[in-house]
Amino acid sequence: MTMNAISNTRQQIIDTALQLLMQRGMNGFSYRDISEPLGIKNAAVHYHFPSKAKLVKSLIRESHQALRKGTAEFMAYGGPARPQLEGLFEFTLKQCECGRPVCVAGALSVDFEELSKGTKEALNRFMMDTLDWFTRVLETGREQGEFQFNGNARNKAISIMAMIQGARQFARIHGHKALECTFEQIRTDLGIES
Amino acid sequence: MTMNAISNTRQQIIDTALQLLMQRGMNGFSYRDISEPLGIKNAAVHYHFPSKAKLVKSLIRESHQALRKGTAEFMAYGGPARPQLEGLFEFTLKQCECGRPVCVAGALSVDFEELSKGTKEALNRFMMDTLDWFTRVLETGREQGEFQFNGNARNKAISIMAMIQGARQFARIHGHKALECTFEQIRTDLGIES
DNA sequence: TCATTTCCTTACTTGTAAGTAAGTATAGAG
DNA sequence: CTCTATACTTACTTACAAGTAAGGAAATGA
Repeated sequence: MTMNAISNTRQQIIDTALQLLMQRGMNGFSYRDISEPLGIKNAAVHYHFPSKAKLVKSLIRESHQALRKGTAEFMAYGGPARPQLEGLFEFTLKQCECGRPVCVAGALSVDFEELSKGTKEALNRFMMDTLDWFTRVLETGREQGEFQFNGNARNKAISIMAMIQGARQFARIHGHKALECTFEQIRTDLGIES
Repeated sequence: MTMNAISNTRQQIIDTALQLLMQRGMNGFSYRDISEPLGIKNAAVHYHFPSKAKLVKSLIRESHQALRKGTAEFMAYGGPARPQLEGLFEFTLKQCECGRPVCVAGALSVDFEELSKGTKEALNRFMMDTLDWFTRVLETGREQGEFQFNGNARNKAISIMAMIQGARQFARIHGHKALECTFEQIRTDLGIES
């Protein structure tokens, strides 16, 4: 292979692996599943990511950054809450449609005990970050009168995130209708007429 | 080995495998992980369950039956709704405490595409059954004035089940507080003061 | 008591996953 | 032009997972 300007093999590996992780879980894919479609050899993957553990850790970091950057439009702190909520719904639907039935955290929750301490922490930070953002959205939404709900905003955030997480799993078994039902229910619970 | 009155090896295999499935997912355990702690040989597991696919299918059936029988107290159709809801919460907490962080459906959702058609259907029936029961609980609860919520009872049932499913995953990464927060939120959303 | 069935064991085969060691081609620095 | 780093390949090792074939011991039934 020629050494094309700033080789993108590393990024291609990440993209392919991320897709595989979300579709099949950590123990559901091998280095071969990554290398073959990219037309490279097994050992090339090991060159970039010496062990699978390090690969997975990189995938979490990647997801974390993607959520921060790629979704910056609707994740802006301080803006109106309703479009941010709808942005999250759209983002989730889009993920499912392009073959990412569960999020990284969902995919890894099954294999959680196998992960190293550092990887567990990375996963935890990822979730915490998302949760902090969403708690804010709910808080400002309630203050501005966009949403109505009782109780603690953080609890509500946890429960809604759990709901979406669960709905994605559900959708895989039951079809995407489960996802739409859930979004509809979240809106109803927040006192939004759609 | 002596042929002890109605050998319970088969049941021991199911128990061990179910625990492993819930803790590590379908691709996270091997026949060796089952046989070793039981003090039997690998091939003994194959004697009872010729292939892993058949083993997993049996585990779904087992879970389905366990949910029907073992939880018959609180799953009784027609009784008051509130204790049935609390029964579900207690059952879920107990499962998590005895090392079953996710339910069978949650564990298998990652590996769903690997499953045979028949196994997928079995999993679907299992979920449908649970959902039917829970929809009834919500309906009668609302009729009797025990619960307050807007919208379709089935949608609500789907969304709450998804929430519990997701919360179990969450709890694994975040600790069991996530589970309690979620239960509290469900009560709040149903207009129950705790 | 002899044959059969049940429930296992011993001893294998085959496949694949993770990882490594050593070598090769290319680009760019000096 | 040579040296070095980068980005790979070829060719391997080790380990383990899934599954099978053949055989053996105990209970059961005729």
